[in-house]
Amino acid sequence: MSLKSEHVCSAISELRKFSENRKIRMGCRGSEKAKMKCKKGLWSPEEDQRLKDYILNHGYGCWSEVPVKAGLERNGKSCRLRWINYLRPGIKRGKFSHEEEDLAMKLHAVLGNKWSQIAMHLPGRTDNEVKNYWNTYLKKKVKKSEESDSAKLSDHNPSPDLSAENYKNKQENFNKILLFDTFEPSESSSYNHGLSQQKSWPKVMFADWIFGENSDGQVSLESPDGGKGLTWDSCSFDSRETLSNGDLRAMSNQEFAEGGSYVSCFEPVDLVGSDSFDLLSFGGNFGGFEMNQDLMF
DNA sequence: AATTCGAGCAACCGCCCCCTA
DNA sequence: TTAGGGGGCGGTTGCTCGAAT
Repeated sequence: MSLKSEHVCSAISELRKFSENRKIRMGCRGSEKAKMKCKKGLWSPEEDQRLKDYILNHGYGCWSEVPVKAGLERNGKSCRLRWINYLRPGIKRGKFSHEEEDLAMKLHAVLGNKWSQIAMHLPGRTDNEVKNYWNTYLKKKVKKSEESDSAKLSDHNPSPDLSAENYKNKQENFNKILLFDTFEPSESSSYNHGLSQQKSWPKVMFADWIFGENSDGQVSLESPDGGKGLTWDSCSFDSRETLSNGDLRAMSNQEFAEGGSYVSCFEPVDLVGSDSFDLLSFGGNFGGFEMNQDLMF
């Protein structure tokens, strides 16, 4: 029990960079940079369709090349943002559920304004959406609850839910649950080779758009040399299972575009003891993702 | 019905980090 | 070693739309 939240986040970050850098190495460098006028402002449905069609058919590879190849008068960053925040498959839109809201608040208490990291724990939500939701709604909610908390404290009345004290407790508890053991990818693993600087990994990982393959009962990450690196072969997809000893076995996967999978993966066994928490409970798909609040907090 | 105001949110900006040549 | 380029990400802006007056 030695891994702090930063390490979890850094591991997630490394996974993402691993995936991204692989793509960068695959032909982005040295390409001609087209000079074209860049349109700004809202995206039209036609532009959306062009971008979506292009990425689904070719992948995005190097973002600066996407607008050129897709025939869009936009810059690469704009395309990337549009894809990530709006067009990417699996985006969940609409109002945050109570569970999402609660989780976002808990995560914010721990991570602060690390929107991308918070968003990783809210499947289907983007960092921008989380950020907007926080700025327009949750921030006020927390502030309000803090105010009511101080009022209640003056009345010697303990607050039940989102008081400042409760918020702080949640932060402490969340830090506790992130104190996981780590696992080591095998030395021979090409995945490990590709990420040799990462000495230890959390048992719980949230990965978003890890380019890899999956087949029956398997999730894998592609290593830089194209070989399979880390594989979870003992997990079933879309499963939800609490082992007899209270540990969690859970895996959920959803395939989207060709060549890419939206994967949320968890080391299946010996996550944590039942004395601390039951990490997650999954629904059939991502929409069912939720923290088990009863056991966690 | 017209105007004002505020909430919500899409998108841009700019900084930072990482990688490659 | 370093400069340049690409991508990630948090902060901010500004547009849209609905509610209130």
